[in-house]
Amino acid sequence: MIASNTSCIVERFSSFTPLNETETKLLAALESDPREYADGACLAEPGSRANRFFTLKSGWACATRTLANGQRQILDIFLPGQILGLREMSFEYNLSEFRALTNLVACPFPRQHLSDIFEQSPKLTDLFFMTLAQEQSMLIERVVNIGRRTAAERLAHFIVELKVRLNQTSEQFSLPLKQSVIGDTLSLSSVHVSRTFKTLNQRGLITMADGVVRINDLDALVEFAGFDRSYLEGHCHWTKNIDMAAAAS
Amino acid sequence: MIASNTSCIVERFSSFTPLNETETKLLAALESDPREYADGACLAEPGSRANRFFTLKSGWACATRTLANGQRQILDIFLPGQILGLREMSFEYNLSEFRALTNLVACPFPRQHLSDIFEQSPKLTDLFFMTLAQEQSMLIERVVNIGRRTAAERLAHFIVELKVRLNQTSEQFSLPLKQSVIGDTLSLSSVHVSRTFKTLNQRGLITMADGVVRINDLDALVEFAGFDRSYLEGHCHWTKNIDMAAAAS
DNA sequence: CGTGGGGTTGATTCTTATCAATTCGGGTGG
DNA sequence: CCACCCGAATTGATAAGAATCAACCCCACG
Repeated sequence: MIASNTSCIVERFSSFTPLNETETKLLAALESDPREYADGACLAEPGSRANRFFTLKSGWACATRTLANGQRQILDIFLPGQILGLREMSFEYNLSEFRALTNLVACPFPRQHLSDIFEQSPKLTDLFFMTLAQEQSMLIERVVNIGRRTAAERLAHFIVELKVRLNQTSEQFSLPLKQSVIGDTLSLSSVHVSRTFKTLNQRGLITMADGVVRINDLDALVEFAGFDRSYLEGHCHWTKNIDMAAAAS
Repeated sequence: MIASNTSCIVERFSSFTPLNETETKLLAALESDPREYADGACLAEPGSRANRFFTLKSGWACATRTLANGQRQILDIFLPGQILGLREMSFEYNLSEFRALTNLVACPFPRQHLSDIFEQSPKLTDLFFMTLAQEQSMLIERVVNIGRRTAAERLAHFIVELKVRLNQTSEQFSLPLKQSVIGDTLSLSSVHVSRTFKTLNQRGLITMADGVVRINDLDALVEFAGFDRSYLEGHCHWTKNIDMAAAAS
């Protein structure tokens, strides 16, 4: 059976700016076709035509690139409410592969739905622009993370980022990822991820058991990771102008 | 004195889709205020209000992040015709620093100009969306590069990418970057960049002298770097629909 | 001539990958 | 309930890649 029928996307977007009925309907169209995918299932192949995107309703997914020598790099971890493949929109073919990291429910929708939104609602267009910009800043943080931080700092940063993105207020949350997946995200071997968890544990920063991370000392962890949450905080700036323009006309 | 008065942005955008007079004028407004900056000059500080962007008319620039411990990571290398800070648009404050890598000419413009464009031209909005998506795919390629390739592969990939972005058809081009800058881009020490140039040279792939790279065997270099140019090739998909809609109304 | 910045080279150290062996935990089938 | 299997996690030993440190060269520029 298929999970909840509230729209994750509408929920997320309306947290930035109020949406009218038309806008809500346009967005809801993106989530009209919920389907289940099993852990490990592939939602889109690299190189296939980029004419279908997904909204993620529940579960975790990722975008990956696989190199000729078989090495894998995970580019994004997607959480419910996100759109899979937004950046591929401007490309003829998918550059990356989209894969389920847990059992999940996602809604495929054709490119045309996005085109409709761009034609009909400048406000929503802005919000999509913002979404893309936010994704980009996460990517930048990943470049910094992989390029300039040690294994322990990377893992600490990764955990804090997830905690913030999950909107977790309690000091523990479920992390349903294999260590090999975490490794492919942070450019570490799975073996070293294991070691690094141990290190963070020994430093008294986190405890990991049964797929649940417990953050013992958030401030220390944030400090240790060099984490600055501002890169996750997108704004919708010019929407007001557009609203005013619309009201004036 | 200030360089050429043709608009780089108009040129770049019109290579994707034809622009009418209004659109050209809107874009040209972004380049109305050319200014010179010296090599090493800082165009925008991290943490400052993100209300001013730049178009780059000539010279090279970069976006960087500096960590608490002083390490630096270069996030983008900007070439003429690009916009500096597009992704910061959805943020209240700049996340990164923008710095001149050569003497250059750039045109600052206020956020309002972009807002105007978004309000007045869905077609240009699409093109900006595409630009952002293209930047994002370059960033992804950088993640893969830093995360999963050896120093020699990274440098090879970097050089091929620049060659393609510069639209260079000849087998050599000017690379006005210090090795420390290349290192900060590829997450290598400047010392190791030096060594890596030597390695590539010994393999007969490139020759570097006097700030000029000569590519001896492009096919071999592309093969060695694992380079696939498709990530640089953005498309403008739904513009046609919008044109048709506009024509119909 | 000095001086200084960038580039090169060699020696050493550190971090992380790789390989191999072992443990742990969750199914499955007898 | 137990034996078995399998994938994941852990641990240790070793090796490779890149950083760091230090010395030196080269050259442009005063």
